[in-house]
Amino acid sequence: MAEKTDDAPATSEQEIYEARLAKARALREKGVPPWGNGHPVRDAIGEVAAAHGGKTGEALEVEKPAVSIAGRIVAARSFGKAAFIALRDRTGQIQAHVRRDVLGEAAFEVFGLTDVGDFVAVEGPLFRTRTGELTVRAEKLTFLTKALRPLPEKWHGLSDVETRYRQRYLDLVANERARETFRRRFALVRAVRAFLDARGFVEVETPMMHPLVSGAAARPFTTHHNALDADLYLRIAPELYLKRLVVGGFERVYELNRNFRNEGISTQHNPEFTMIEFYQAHATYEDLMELTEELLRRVATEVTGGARVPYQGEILDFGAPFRRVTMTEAVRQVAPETAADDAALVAAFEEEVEPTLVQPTFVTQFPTSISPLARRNDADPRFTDRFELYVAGREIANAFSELNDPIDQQERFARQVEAKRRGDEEAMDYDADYIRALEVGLPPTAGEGIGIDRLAMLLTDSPSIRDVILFPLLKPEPK
RNA sequence: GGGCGCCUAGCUCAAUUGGCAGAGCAACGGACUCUUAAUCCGUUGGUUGAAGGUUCGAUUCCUUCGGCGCUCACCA
Repeated sequence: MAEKTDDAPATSEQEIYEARLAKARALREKGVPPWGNGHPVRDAIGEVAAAHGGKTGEALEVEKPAVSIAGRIVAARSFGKAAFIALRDRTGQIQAHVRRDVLGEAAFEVFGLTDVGDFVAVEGPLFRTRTGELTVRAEKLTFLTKALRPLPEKWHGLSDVETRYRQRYLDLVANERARETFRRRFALVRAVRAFLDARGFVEVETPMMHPLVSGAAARPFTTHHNALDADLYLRIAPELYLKRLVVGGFERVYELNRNFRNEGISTQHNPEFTMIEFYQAHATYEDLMELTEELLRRVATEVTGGARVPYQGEILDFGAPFRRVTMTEAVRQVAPETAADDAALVAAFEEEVEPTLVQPTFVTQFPTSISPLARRNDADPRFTDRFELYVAGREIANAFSELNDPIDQQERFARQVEAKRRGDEEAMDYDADYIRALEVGLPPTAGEGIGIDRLAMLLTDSPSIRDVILFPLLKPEPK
């Protein structure tokens, strides 16, 4: 480039860094801040492309639409006295033609100190190149930010899994697939909220730090509040707080936020994960099956463009009504000789049935013994009015008609406490205030939790939960 | 936590039976005012994850450790 900053070739990481640092100093000597302040940008690249992408070169020649854009230089092709640079912002990518005779000597020297990875602003008219590409003629170029570290390789991108997770910013800069995955995740979250908002649900926030462990079967993280000298647990579920709100008159509530479970990490589990829980008074678990079908059909369509979603070689169909089967019946179909007790039933279900449930399937009527917060079935109190939704062999949602009988709930809690005393680390605590709330009166209510990360995996065709969590938990980076 | 696998230049990857650590991209110098992974000429860049061991000689074989991935267990 125009300015020689160092006679020695720079190629190791340290040397590349120092060469770029030298360019930053050279910029500063020219009066150009290498890490500039906010600079007004009028146009979004995607909107420029949308507004003018259909016009011919001749039309642009007449109109000369002036644009003002800014972005990261993601590619550069230099010809000595001119160059093409590809600029990317949040909305898209476009190339700019930088010419010495257009820009002027001094500004072109500044341009000579730019690298791929730097941020610049460009102003000038649009035109079409000989090959027809929509291009900005850089009549003004403002240097915005120097990147001291190089971007990953331009063709193969960044594929090292550990680097992609630890330095997600590099993954996002380098891999369009990663950008699209997270765009979809955010669209999914938006779509879920919009769906429930439209049905009169209110989004609420309940505590993340709990004095008791409840709402799910899981081992908690513990922490401590100094001023109160109180041990607290990071919540494993918001369930009991949300039902307190229904008692208080918020008949339709949801909370879409993080839960924390102190358990193993896998392609399906991250210690902190996002779940939506929602509660609807005067509904039953059967109402929620219908709501869930509608919700997933809507969300899948909004996020992926259709209700039939490709996932790891299968097509998941969220368009048709989902299959419904009781746990007992599902087990009977694959393992007719399974013993009648709850533990054997659940074990057979998890081992034999779960992996086979590829298309969306509601499994209903879970044993009361493993459903301490769910209402018993009126006809058979051994089971509860509960369902879990399975897709691609995984649990995606869990819902039930809520147990609103304070007497029964006291007994269920007592059984949990007894299990905990016997060594069940995932058993719940006895929540006396929750009993008090039920005694004030919880109207008949149904509630559901949907694993947002797992749903995001399905809608982005991602095999690992880490692919849909921006910063998955990893071991601390070794020195 | 158990089992299996991987770790080589900034990035993506090679390296015969154990025999001088290489390529492309990026970078640096030069040419080049319409490129699209620009092209052409030239130049660099390495504690082969770490520490030991075997060997005349280790990227290669062995041990330990670290990180990551897959998987099993646990869970959503």
